Amino acid sequence: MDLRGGDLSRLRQLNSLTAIRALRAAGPLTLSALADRAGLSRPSMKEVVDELTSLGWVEEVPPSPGTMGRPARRYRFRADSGHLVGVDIGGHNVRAALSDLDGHVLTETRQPVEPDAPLDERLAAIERAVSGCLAASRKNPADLWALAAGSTGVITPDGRIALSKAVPAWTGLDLAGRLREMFPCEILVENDSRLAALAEFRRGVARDARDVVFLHVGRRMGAGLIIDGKVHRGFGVAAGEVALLPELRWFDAPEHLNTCAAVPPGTPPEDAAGHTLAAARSGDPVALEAVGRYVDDLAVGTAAMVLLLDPQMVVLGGGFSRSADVLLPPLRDRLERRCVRLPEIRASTLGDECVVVGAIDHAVEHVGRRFFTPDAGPLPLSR
Amino acid sequence: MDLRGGDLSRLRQLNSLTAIRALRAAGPLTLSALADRAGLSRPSMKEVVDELTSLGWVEEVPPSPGTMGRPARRYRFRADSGHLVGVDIGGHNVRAALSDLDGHVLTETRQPVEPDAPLDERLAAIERAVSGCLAASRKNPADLWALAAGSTGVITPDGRIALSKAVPAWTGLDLAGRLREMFPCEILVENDSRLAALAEFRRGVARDARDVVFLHVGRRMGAGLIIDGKVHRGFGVAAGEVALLPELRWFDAPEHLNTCAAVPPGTPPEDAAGHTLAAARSGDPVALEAVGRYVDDLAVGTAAMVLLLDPQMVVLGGGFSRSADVLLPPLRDRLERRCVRLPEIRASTLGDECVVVGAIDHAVEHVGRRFFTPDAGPLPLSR
DNA sequence: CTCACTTACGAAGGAAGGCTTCATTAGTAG
DNA sequence: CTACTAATGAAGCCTTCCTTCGTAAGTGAG
Repeated sequence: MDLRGGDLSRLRQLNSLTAIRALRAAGPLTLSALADRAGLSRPSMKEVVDELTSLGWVEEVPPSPGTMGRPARRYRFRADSGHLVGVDIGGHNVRAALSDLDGHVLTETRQPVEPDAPLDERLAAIERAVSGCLAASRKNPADLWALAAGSTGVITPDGRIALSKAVPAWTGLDLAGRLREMFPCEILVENDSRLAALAEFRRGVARDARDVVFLHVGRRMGAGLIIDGKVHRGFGVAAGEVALLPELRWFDAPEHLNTCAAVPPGTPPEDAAGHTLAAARSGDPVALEAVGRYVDDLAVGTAAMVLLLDPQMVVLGGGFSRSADVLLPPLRDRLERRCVRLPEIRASTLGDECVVVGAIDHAVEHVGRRFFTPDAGPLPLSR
Repeated sequence: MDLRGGDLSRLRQLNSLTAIRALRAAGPLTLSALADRAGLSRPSMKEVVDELTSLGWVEEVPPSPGTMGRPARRYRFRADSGHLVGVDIGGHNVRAALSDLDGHVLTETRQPVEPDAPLDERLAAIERAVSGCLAASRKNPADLWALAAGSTGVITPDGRIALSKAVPAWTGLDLAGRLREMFPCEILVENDSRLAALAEFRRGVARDARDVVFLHVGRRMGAGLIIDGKVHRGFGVAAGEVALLPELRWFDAPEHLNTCAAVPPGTPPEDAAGHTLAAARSGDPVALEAVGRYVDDLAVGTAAMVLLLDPQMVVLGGGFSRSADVLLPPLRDRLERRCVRLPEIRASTLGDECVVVGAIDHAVEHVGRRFFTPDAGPLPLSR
């Protein structure tokens, strides 16, 4: 339990934080508007803003003309006083994106990797991807405040890969440690499904929901949970492993799409499901039946989650969510029959960038938490 | 998002709250100890405590003798400045308990009710149970700050019974409204499994866990979730309805115990399961096999919850938890085979009083939230 | 019983942060 | 050019907390 009482300086901290949050939430604001939102008087808010300006957090912008009376000075949060990187370490690609402190993406890069590439080559691809981002925006590693990386598999709280079925060579790697050697900033490592869920919650279709179930449907199945506005990790950081229970029929569900007769012979296995979904969209009855069997299985695990958590929204994401038009109607139908209350069911809109921007959002949250936690050490202030 | 900034008075509020929380957590404390815990100076803490004393929240107790130096004055939270009632509305009994603001139970009563009693009779039993508590402690309804009631079924946020399978006449009742007519205090209504989970989390075997799955095993199956230290209700207040998914095999699970050949003929149906469990404890192979099949089913739904949430602890509660010695070993065995990480699995220790004390804890939390939420109106101060 | 020692109490003075008030200033409108 | 409007910035006040220091109320040794 938090038993810290308050000092005068704590009050100022609180008010500074409030000012920054208001500025981040609503863009450039005048002193009066800011004071109004925060419930402070104008003179007090001025003091706060002056301090924040001298610290480099806040900056004045030109006043908006054309108003009655003396134009008010306007201030904005200096989101560019630091930068963040998000990385998505996938089987075939490493994606990286550079953003400012508000999570606005400035640059994005992609580095292809062979699925069976050795460990060092994969790490080198990460370095190339991130360096590419930095170069494209004319930044250098010292501008980075935090780097968040997403990877499949079970990831320990200290950033090691406990188990990766998709990339076996990855298992046991101290990913956070290796990244820390590459970049001189804070390093965060997190499961990719959870980052995708976070992205949809922060900037995707689930923006207004507090409890979200994110379904990662693709060649592998996964789930990410947002509960009460926070990513749920679980005590052993293993939440969301629904696919491991045979009764929930998730693990083998994609097979229905892979082994469908509608797939032309000779198709590489990673493209088979895509063919089936495309054929189903154009009405092929064989493909439609395969999709039906797939959704039957998908719905069982999903219904379990919905009945257990009663979320506000279910978001369909991952590779197959491109075919949401084919998958959503039957999924809704199956769930309606099984659930007490059918939550909203939507398709992801973020697509392939889901995990990268989720990583960035993760870094944004992390920096936000550290804003005024004095014990955590100073942030790299810009001036 | 909370954008309220702070005034000096807010700081004082914060410090008052801190003082009260410290006193509630650690019993009578001296001024220095209190100041130390809260991070305030002694003179400031004195000011705070003086104010709280004059408001009736805090009271001085005799100093502890035998110490070096001048004896320090000691203060305690006046938990008796208000009272709370918890009610458990079960099929065969209505239980009520009266507690102080810290949730210490002062009196308990029980009123038997026929399972098929008409609605008004059940409501009358509630009134008798609560009045009995009040009378036994020489309190009157005006001393009550809050009454929390637990009932089976799906309960809407405003305290109506949306659906009750156990007590059909209950369905559609505006329980909160009826209780509000009986008692002039705040009324809370909540699902009983959730209250039981809360009780185990606040004062039972799950005290140190932040994420808990509570299994309500008995003639009906239910689940209550504690996630991140809070009861999880779900968007439609329908979380925990695992039994409704056939694939999770919860709904019919108790039948294995009811229809066991080890039950003597002529046993009333509500006692059958008890006989089976007793026979299993004494080694009857037929009963043991029935218990095995029961646990097989129980483990499927439980594994789904564990895999999805990765809780720190699973607590077995409800009527059958009296036979935890028979159920836990096989349950642990089944789960170990299915789960990534086996959480701690324990039996409830609160027994039949689980729901009543959970209701009290619910009321305690509610009052605690309102302590210094000025907008919510004043609390009934004692003097 | 007295004196030294220990520890808490309580009053005084000072610093920090917030609030209100009011004359001043920089725009727009006619 | 003048009237009007709305933000600015300086002055003075109140609340809350901090530090400092002399005083009070116990214990324990001689």
